[in-house]
Amino acid sequence: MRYSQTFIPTLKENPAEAQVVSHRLMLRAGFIRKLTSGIYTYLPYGLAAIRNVEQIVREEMNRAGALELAMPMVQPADLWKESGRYEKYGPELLRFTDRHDRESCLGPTHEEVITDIARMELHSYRDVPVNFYQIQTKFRDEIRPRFGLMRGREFIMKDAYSFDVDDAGASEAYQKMYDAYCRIFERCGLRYRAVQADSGAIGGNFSHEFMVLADTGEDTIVICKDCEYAANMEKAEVKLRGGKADAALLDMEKVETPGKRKVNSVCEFMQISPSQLVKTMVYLADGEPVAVLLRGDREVEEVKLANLLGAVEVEIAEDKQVFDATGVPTGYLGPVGISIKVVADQEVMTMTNFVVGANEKNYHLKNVNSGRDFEVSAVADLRQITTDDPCPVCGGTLELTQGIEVGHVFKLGTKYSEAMKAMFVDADGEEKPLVMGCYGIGVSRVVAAAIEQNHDNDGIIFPVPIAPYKVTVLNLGTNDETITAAAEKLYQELKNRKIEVLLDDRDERPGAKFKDAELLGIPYRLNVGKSYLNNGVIELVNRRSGEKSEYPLDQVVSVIEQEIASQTTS
RNA sequence: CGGGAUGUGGCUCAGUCUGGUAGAGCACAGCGUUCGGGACGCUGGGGCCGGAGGUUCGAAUCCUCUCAUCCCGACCA
Repeated sequence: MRYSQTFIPTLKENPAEAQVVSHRLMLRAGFIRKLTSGIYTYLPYGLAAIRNVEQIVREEMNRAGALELAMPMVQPADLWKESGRYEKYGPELLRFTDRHDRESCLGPTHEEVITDIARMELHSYRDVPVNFYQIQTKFRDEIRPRFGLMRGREFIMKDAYSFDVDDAGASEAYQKMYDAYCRIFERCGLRYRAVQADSGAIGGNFSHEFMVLADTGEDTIVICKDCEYAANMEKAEVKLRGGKADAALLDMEKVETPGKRKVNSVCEFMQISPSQLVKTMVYLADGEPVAVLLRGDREVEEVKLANLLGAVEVEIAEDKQVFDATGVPTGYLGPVGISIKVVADQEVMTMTNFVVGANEKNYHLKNVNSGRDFEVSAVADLRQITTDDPCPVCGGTLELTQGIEVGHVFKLGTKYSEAMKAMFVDADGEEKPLVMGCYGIGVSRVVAAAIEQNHDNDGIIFPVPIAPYKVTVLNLGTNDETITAAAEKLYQELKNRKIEVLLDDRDERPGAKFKDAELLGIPYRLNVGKSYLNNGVIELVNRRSGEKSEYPLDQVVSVIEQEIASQTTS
């Protein structure tokens, strides 16, 4: 492609609306333009990157035996009522009525539609296993879209759905997708990690998220330095070290603690460490207040709490809600004599003679002991893991890192097939629900994640496989016949060899061309200018390493061809 | 939905406190000089200052309401 013939509107300055690097660079490099919050137009250069990712995804899905189809974006509400999600999904599901007053919605995901296909078309064990996928624009009316393509309301997603006769078959389908995902992210040239993910109500260890490692990631993941264990922090299991201390139980005592509400100020006042205090946090679990007990220096992992309580939604209660539920101002809450349900982090049960709030303003209790002074209705792992905790698998050392979720594989079981009656007849003549799995990749997010992970102060540094152009040829003397002829020759030669190339033939000064080439992140740059006139050589610049080398005109194309081949797998 | 911020030409912003009829740089068009790290000079086009109401002789500026965008939180691929 000639730069003069395409449309890549680059910006010199950072747009005020973009804070994160991928968003900023996508705007500056002419990838996208915003139409409204969370909704973007993909301009030619950005679309090319997206298409490259799509192509890799498509090839690997096909290789894994999945079948591509395309489902409608507009879906009837009735279907969603059948699965029960019309009520449960919340305002993220954009609903509307058509001219006939039929309730409809925009598909944020397609379990309902595919299950409808399955129940109409899959009747026998002979019809499965089968796995359908599509690459399509999804719409989710996010509460707060942000970070450009990273969390848009409209985004491109590959979603796949597998159908099997039993759990063993579903596990096989799951593993196939897991393997395909590894190939996909490897082929994209990304540093990523597959981590165990929370699987919510369905349970089991059959949910993995694929995380691109980048500091700006919204998720925290836990990785063991000593074994293969890796998990989303939401899921990472805290293993208790040591049992209950064998200390003598002292008599409980009430202490006046005027104005001391925060863990730190209570500890300072009472001359204890936060590990000797148990804090009482009130959460609303689907609206019901629950007190959560936790060592003073720990943090609640809300996902674990929600799972324990079987709640769809848990949120920390506001001060007023706490007072309404317990009659106690926040800061002085404790489990002794409290009126609401109490659950405890497992660690609390190993503590003795600790400090809690007295359920009375300006008082705390010391030498409190569970069992003797209060009871709890459930004990579980409820806190966030830390790097001080051992690996739950091997006991080794953990590290925390940030990741961007780009893929998710999930065993669904029979949740949808049962609700929507997608049944088949097994070899034994019995009617059974199909066993399902679902598998998503955020295609547009992959591009954003790739930029988050691969950039420098000058712009994007595309991994070769997803770069819209692998090479850019800079004509640094558009008024010079010799230079222009050489640049044109290189351009033709690269095109002949089917290498995607951008020829910068614009009437711009060299500096502007260098800057744009770096901003766009094209992996290899060929400078055709003074050094060609003077020494007959073409400069090859590697965008990532900055390394510069010189080759005669008739050799440089072969060098590039080899370089690209070494970084591409198919 | 709570907290914070911002809306002035295509972009980045000044002007708002202290009201007097709209500016700079970049971008764009023309001409000339330039041409290996986002050139320079001259000329030119482009803005009912987010919107509505109000105060005032007079509002980008003050007041009220509203809309939009961004950030933090909640929430969420």
